[in-house]
Amino acid sequence: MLDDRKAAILRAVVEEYIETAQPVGSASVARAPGLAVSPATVRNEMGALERDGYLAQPHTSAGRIPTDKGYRFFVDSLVPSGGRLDVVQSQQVRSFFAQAHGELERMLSDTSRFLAGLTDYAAVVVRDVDDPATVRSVQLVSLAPAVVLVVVVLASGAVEKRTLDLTADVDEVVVGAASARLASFIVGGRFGSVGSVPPSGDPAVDTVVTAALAALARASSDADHQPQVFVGGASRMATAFDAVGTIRQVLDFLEQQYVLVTLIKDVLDRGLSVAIGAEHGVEPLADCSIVVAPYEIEGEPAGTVGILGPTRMHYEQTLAAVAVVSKRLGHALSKGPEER
Amino acid sequence: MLDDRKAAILRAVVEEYIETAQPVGSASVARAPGLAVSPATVRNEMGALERDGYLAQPHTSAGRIPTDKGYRFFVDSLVPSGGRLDVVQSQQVRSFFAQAHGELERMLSDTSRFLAGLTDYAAVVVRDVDDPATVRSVQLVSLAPAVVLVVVVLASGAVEKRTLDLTADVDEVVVGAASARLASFIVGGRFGSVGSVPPSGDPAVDTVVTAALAALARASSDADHQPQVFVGGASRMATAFDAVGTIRQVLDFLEQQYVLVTLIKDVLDRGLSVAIGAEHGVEPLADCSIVVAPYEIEGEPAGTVGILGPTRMHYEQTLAAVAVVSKRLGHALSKGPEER
DNA sequence: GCCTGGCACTCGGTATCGTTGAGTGCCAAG
DNA sequence: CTTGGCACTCAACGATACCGAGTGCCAGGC
Repeated sequence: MLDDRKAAILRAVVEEYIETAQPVGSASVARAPGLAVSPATVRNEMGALERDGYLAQPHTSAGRIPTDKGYRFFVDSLVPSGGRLDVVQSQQVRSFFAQAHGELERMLSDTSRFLAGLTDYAAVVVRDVDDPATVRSVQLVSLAPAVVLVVVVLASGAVEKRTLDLTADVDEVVVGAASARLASFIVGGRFGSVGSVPPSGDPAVDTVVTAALAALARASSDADHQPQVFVGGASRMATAFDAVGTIRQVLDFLEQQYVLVTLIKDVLDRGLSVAIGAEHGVEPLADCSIVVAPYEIEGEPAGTVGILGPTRMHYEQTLAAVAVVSKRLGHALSKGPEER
Repeated sequence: MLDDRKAAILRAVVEEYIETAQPVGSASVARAPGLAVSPATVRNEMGALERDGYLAQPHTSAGRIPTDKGYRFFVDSLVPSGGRLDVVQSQQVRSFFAQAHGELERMLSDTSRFLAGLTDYAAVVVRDVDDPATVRSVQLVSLAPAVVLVVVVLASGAVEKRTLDLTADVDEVVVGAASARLASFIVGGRFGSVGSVPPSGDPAVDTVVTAALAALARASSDADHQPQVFVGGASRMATAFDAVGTIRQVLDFLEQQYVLVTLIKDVLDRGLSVAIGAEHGVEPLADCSIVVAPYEIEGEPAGTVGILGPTRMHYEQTLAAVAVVSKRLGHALSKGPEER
């Protein structure tokens, strides 16, 4: 598609532009190691690359800037295995996961912050909750005369709770009975497809059980049950762009968790690990690229780790960082959160 | 301290500056209703106000800008009852709380977003967790042969969980026994001062109980047990300031939850509901003011609602909004989250 | 035939320099 | 004490010129 020299030139332009954020001229490209040609030759080639849509020129008397297509070629030509992290970074990763601890949510949140620090872009960690996990425990706890809390523990260690407002006061004994009855029919089943519980004979108990079942059904329905999203280092977007408008748009986007998750899912569904600029049709993110990688707990897909940065991001390092972190995160979560 | 006319002039300057973000000249102040004086008189007064530190002049041939002290006077002279929200806003509040539902955390997070939208500044909702609440339930759930989850339900409806990694596999029966034993000694006590459990005689059970107690102790210690913070509308800071550097600093600050909470606590401890500019010695927030109000659940302090905006913020409306929302939030949470 | 040095040309960025006008401080008269 | 008048200041704005990085093209050379 591109001969070697064109590829090398494109590569040089991309690398320098990522570094300097300035349009790249033929002279500095010609200076690139491995290219033993004159600026004039480079100019010709750059003209061709522009005609083919890999480069663009902000104005006549300026150097070239990579287009999305240019970045795409650059990214695709990186060794698929991904670059390796440099020593400092892999040390950071090691020490973060060595001392990381805490419950799932805490861990994910910490990871998003860590990853943001590692890459210097905004990081996103998503926890999928279309969790078909087995229910390990159901318990009803009465909080007030007519208020009961349903607590469900899933095999993944996730805890879901839902408050139940009953119309009439309920005795603790009844709650206990309902709790036991619920447990005996629900535990071991799948969350998301809670079955039914046959009448026990005691109408008071049955009322509570029914209410709890309804709450659980609601809890596992999509409306209430959105993926959890942890965003770290959003402030870094303020450094990545200099147009306040862009910053605002991007931050805004990061706060719309639903859209954010949709975007990430989209990218993954297309089998990509990087989406560049306009590739992900999200208009306010036209100057952004995202890098994503799913992570697995105990071999099961459990969520996604991602980075949002400017199109001119350090793809090689970012790809490596995201890959490593998603893998390590999966491991860390597989072995029980408290362990190292 | 300030005679009526000076106060009126100061007030006019503050209001106009908040509106326009432009230095205010004597002419437009003189045009203010209620001030039947000429610009020349206003100039004299403004000179005095500047000498007294209420106003500042960016440069000789420009109008005046309020100083922190100026804002402070302005804020303090607002009717302490706080302005009322305008019709549209109070309608928004009503409808938000009418349809708001979900669990505590969800509710707080939604509230922070809502408040941000209402005021158009960044909103912070803090949930205090130095929760001396009574333990309503303790339960151990085994997740894997050597992994047990401790789930604690507090009277507030809060659920705390902690993973336990045991050195050896434990039978489900033992876990059940430990769970029951733990419950019988802990339930009804205060979280944060978990008592001890006398040996049961069964060493296997006791091992698990001890581990669980340790985890609980750790869980209620400060290290692991920080207030939860929900920040909404951070992107709005990008509109409030135009220096990218400032935006970055402020966003950065909003991500440092610990510092953020400390600041808010600080302001409350000083008995303030507003901290203006440099008043809260946080340097990167020199151009910011914060407005805070605690909220109560069932008459007990449960957290804080706050707004972070530019020093030139709409104090009257913001104060009213924060006050109303904190009150309504408390109510909503007192009556059981599912209720309206 | 492709590469390259030379060269004219383009055009954004920066610096210089008036000009403008909003706003001030001061003063003298009401 | 207030106010109109007035000289003064100075940021903001626009015009102008200049600079130089970078280009496209061409003609000569390997």
